[in-house]
Amino acid sequence: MGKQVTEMLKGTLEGIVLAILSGRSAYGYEITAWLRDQGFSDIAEGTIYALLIRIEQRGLVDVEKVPSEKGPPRKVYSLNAQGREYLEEFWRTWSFLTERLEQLREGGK
Amino acid sequence: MGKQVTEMLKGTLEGIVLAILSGRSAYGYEITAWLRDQGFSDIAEGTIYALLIRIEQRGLVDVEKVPSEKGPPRKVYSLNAQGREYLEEFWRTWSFLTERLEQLREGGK
DNA sequence: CTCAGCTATTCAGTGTTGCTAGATACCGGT
DNA sequence: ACCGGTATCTAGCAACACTGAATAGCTGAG
Repeated sequence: MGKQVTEMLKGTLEGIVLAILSGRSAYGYEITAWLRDQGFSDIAEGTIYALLIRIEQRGLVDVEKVPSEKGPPRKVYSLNAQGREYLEEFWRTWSFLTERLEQLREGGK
Repeated sequence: MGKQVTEMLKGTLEGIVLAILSGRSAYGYEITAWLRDQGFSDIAEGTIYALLIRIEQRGLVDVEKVPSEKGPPRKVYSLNAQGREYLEEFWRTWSFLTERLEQLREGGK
């Protein structure tokens, strides 16, 4: 996809990853692969890792190092209480945005 | 509102403004006031002007200087053919994003 | 044994975007 | 003359996703 999606992902990608982690724990490589599967064809490898470090430093996730049979150890992330709170706020903000845009879409055509 | 909305607006604010202009021509001050009215309480004055200049330079809008009775002349922007095309692509990208997020929201709870 | 290929993470540098904060300018009323 | 409302512009800043490369562990082919 193009530049449009890249810019739109700013702010939402974080929510997307948190939402994924709210269902189950996961590690970077896994998340990236899943996103590509879902059609986010051009999400860069590095982007997810940087994002994970960011949300870790903000205390939204807990981390556990787990050895892998197929390569270097995995850093498995799981959403903690603060993360869940933040995710809820994310959904509220997202709802606000979608409502406004839905109105615009209908009004404009 | 907070930082969340600020980051989420990146990429979408442009689409929002284009969507507004698809309904009627408008100038910066007017657009800012309208957005504040719609609940985007903290969209900065300068942000809209910078955005308008950007989309003008990309050739998505036409501009006309119109004298005002109440102050300096207005720069009235209107969406052109290229802008409409770009707006449609924006809606497609937006739909893609909302679908993925809707899935995540349902799956996660 | 070595090398390619998959798994898995990290990092420096870049571009785009919205915000902050202030300047500039035109006009009417006090 | 001054202030407030209208209207636009600008420089500097912070956050975020992308690029491109490096590092590291494991397995199977040659």
